[in-house]
Amino acid sequence: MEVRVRYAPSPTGLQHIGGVRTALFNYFFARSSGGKFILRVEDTDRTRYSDESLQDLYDTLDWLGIKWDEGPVVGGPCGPYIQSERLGIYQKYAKDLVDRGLAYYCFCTSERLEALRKEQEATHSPHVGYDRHCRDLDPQEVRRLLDSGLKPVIRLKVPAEGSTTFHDILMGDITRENSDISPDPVLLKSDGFPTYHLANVIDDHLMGITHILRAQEWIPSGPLHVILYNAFGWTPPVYCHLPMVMGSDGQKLSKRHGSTSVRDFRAKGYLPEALLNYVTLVGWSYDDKQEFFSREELEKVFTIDKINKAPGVFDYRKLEWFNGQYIRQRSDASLAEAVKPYLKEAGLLEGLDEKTVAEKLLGVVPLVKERLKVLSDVTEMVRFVFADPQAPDAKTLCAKGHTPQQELAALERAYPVLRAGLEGGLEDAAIEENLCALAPELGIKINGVFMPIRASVTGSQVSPPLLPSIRVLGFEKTFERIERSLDTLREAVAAEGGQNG
RNA sequence: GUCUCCAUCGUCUAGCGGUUAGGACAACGGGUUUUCAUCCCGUCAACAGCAGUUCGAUUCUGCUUGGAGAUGCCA
Repeated sequence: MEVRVRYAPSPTGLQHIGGVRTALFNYFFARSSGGKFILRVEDTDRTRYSDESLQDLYDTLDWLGIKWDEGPVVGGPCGPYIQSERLGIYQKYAKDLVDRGLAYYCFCTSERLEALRKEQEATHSPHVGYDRHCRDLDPQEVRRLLDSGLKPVIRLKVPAEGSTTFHDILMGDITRENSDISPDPVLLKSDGFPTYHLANVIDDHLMGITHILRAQEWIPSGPLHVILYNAFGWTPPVYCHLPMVMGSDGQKLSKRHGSTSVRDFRAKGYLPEALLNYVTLVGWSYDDKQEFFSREELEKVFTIDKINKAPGVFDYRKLEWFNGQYIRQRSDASLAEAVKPYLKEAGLLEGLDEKTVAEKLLGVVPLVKERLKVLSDVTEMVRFVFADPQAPDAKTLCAKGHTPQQELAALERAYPVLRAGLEGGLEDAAIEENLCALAPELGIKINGVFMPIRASVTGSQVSPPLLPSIRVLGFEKTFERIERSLDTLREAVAAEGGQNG
């Protein structure tokens, strides 16, 4: 039998790590077993629905390179794949359940339900949830209420006795007493929309879903769904409940732990291959050796039996590490393209023509490739190439343990050497060698020779490699900045001398 | 409160009765280096507890403890 799995998010917010992890596991399972991956939009909550969320769903999967075989946009034999377009189906099945005495109309108002909840809370009642007030309403009374125009919900008649068991590949058999199942959950809301339970069960059956891979938070409703399958006379699919993704405090991952939406990670400059790789590793592993996997690789080697049962903490630092690794794996051209939006956003590319931008970008990438953890880091690292940095003060121009006097002397000496080297067409290594040779002569450390140049050119004591930076910047600007710093140092020395004298 | 699930270094994990309990991230220390990084080397660090099964338990069983999730006209 062909494997058919689905990712069925509700477009009520941005795609987050947990959801994407579920999508990925389903997708990889489908691919590795030669099955179909189906996307279904569960937009039955019209109060929380947003177009933006739906678009974000598509954008996110697209960004990650996840293609669905059936679903919105691409269509398929079991459509429509958007639940709001399937209302008639759910209503028909719900009505059928009522007709067969397995579900019933409930006319309770939200006020009554609210009062009930408060009372149960206040009295610490052992029974929580709906009190089944309408479960045994007289048929004629039901008719009358219906005719009076009231909009009822349809609730499932959960058997009061017995227990229900379902099998989970990972967890084994899970059994719940029927009396412990939420009493008579709503299947069809008063607005005619189905709830998750109804729509989910009907669609999974109608769409021929063979395996349900979903988060463990759904385990408690497993028996409920089985009761529904039985009520319809259908065979439940195979269940596989995925371990949850937690925050550092062990609670379900949420915004207070940091970014959780894929959009955020993307904006900060995480690469899709890094996010995909890391997220797949939360709750799944291949062996004790390999942890770098491309999407294509995972499409081949992913197996359900390697999924872990225990919830996993999402480690932002390890994601960051993965990202750095993947950044270093990218080609310069690819990285230049990836980094471009960040520089543009910072306004650093304004006034430059396409050709210059392309050149600068390609020049800048080797400078930052080994330094980036996230793409957005690039802006501050290479700002000096595109904009004049604030003139560094004397302190910034002095290497650790060196005085302005020493650095003035060093820079006065180093500048002509550097200039001659650059203009004379020497290699970086040769120029560096010449500069290093000045240190013993001046009686300072090598760092003392380079730091004033570095700080002059980049405006900071921390920068990409000096000579390559200078070449990207251009000689003219380099010399201007050094001369400016020479003045700064002279002033500082003079001021100090004046004080001393 | 009730129900369900889970349990190896701080974190992600390997392990499927006999191992010096392995790897990765983080942390710490060192090396390379003109800064910062990268890279390399090393150190620290775990089987929650108690019974039982067994010649032998991290591994199997039970209990305890701890954690999480669910208990909506949200999914």
